Amino acid sequence: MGERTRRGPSMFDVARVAGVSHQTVSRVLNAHPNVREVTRTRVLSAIDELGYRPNRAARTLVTGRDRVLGVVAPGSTLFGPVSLLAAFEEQAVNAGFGVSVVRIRDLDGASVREAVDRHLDGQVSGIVVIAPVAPVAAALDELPRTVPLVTVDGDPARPGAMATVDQVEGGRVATRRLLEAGHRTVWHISGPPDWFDAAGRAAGWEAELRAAGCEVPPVVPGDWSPDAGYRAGQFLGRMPEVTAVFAANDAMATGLLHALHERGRAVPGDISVVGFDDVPSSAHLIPPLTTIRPDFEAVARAALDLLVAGADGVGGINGADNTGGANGTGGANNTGGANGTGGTGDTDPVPVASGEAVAHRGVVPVLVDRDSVGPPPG
Amino acid sequence: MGERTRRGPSMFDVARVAGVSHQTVSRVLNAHPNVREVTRTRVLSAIDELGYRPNRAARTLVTGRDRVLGVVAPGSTLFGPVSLLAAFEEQAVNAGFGVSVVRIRDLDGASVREAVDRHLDGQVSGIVVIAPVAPVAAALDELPRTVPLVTVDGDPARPGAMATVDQVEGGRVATRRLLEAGHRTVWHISGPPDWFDAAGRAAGWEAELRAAGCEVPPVVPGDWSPDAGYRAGQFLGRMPEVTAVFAANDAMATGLLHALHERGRAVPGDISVVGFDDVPSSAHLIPPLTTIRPDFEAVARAALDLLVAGADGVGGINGADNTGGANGTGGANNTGGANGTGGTGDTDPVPVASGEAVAHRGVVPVLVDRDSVGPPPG
DNA sequence: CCATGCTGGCCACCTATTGTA
DNA sequence: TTACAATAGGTGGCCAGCATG
Repeated sequence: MGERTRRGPSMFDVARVAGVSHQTVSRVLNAHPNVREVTRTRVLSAIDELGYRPNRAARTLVTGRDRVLGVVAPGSTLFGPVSLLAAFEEQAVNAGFGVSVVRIRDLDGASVREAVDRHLDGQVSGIVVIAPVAPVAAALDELPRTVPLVTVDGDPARPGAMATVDQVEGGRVATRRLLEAGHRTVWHISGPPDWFDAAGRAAGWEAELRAAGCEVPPVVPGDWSPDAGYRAGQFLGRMPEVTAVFAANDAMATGLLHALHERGRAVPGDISVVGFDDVPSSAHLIPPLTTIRPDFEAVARAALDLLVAGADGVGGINGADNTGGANGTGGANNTGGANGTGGTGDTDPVPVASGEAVAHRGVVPVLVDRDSVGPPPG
Repeated sequence: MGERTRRGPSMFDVARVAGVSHQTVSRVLNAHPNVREVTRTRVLSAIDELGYRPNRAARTLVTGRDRVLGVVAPGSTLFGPVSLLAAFEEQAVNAGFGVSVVRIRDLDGASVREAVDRHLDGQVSGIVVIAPVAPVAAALDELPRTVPLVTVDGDPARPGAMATVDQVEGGRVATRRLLEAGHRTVWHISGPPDWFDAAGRAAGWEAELRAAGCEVPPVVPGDWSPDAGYRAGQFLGRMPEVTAVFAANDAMATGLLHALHERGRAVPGDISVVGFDDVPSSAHLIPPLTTIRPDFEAVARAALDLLVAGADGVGGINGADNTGGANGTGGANNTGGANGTGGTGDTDPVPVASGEAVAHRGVVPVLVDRDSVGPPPG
């Protein structure tokens, strides 16, 4: 059909209107030196007189890179990944990047590879992979490494740039809270064993118990779902020696509370519970749930920082763009400055437990105390 | 800073290996007729011998369109938008499109315009805007309409392509469930008044009450948050005449249950409650919540269909791509066929309440009966 | 050396034209 | 007419070289 190619003005049109050569327009656009202030102004006003917008495809074609960040994320709507994704998308856009997302339903190596390839085809400037399970993380090692790639929620043992919540510390904090309330030990309903998040939280739980010289009960396996928490509660509720439970996420804690309520076990009277995530509804469960709150914004910020700084050895991404023209005098691209367009200003440095060679950033989560923890009965 | 331009093979390389002209390669790639089967095969094998991948930027430059769909979504992590987004992203990728996402934190006209402009700059093939409030929806009317644009969760009164959950019907179903349980009337905790979703659910609630000849109590305003539900519950719980409440989403229902529990009002013994969304935890609230489940996958599918069909009058998006080469014989681009690459096969037609001139698609939600509804006390 | 202009090649692909068997 | 080859111009922007006040 018609396909009226309604192309916008090009550099040449701008040049004509401004009475300069297209060369000069290009120089203005790319903040090259050697442009007189008057000329620059003239060009700039021609630009917005015409409503000129540089053609991204053309630029990408010649530079070989698009100012887009690729994200590979699991298809689920689990609170953690979703929150991370939302935070990252917003911050990336604020830093002047486009964000391209590929969801993978199956968390296996082939899916990840395909997703990453897709992004590579699009000439992205960098890639973030939310890699919560082993197959996903493993697949990353065999990938052609032509652009910076950072992992989120990935394998803590894997080298390479990664940003994550410090799951182990989170597990310790949760467990400690329970022990300090006077419980002799703490039971744990874990996430799926192949998830790093789950393994980390369980490891923290166990470490804290051992440090306190407590017995380490068997792990109750779960899968993040409220149903799993409910099922776990059905038998934990029958065991008199169970007085404290750390659920690896709030969803399972929700199911647990449900089961305990059904069995007539009071929380926190008979059994104390701590969750993980601080989902919005956790403040209004019955009883309001004491839980661990991870700072997803900080993790997203760390991931973006790592990408821009090129922390995985591939070399960083060039700094801010300047299509707007507001920042006239700003000279060359300074690495690390990701606040290109309309950034919200204060990008506080993320509190990190810095590794040395590898650029791992673990954001320490925080305890939110509510009403589901009390002293043991009796 | 070497910037080793590690460019891959181009059409010319493929042509050389296959012993044909780059013209022929192009023809094969674009499924042009007039290519002998042997030649096509030769080209195809040269393609994967070299690991050739067509350069998207170059194609975009010539055609003026990238095979990417732009999404504008609110920055929140509310269950509805998040679920919609996840579903859409997955389906779009399965249909062979890239997905570019821009989150907007402030749901105002300026933010939407900027987001849409961003996408337009990227030469996207189509745009989806999750437009749950008036300013967002309104801003769309003034936009240059060069590519198909569909609205999700937008203004039902606005013309133009839209896919959405049938909120009104959902509100009616929820209310009817309560009335049929024997309640004399139903109270309603609504979402923010400027949200179309909230307005629709409230309208359905009111319509159903009127249809049944019931008194219409004043609306209790909320904001989707559990806190709002809790606050509402604090006074609804003190009013003896309140025996049935329809909360506009499960989060508020959660807070409501909490408040009622605190006040010693039994659910469903004293008060019955129905929510909306069917969030994962609703099955394990205390008591398990009767709620309305919207089919977000269906809405996402409808949105994608509308985009590809060009339902808003701008003309559809060209059909499947064929980089893979698997579908050799498939001839010209047939409009409406969005199942290009590895689609999950059965794209059931979405059940729609078809409007006539305007392409609105309302997906009817369904009741999920659990334990929070019973007959009125006494 | 500074601020520009001009010319031209290049990026990878699309498409149209002409010619050939 | 069919199935190509060869050639060329166009897409918009980048960059290098060289000339000019």
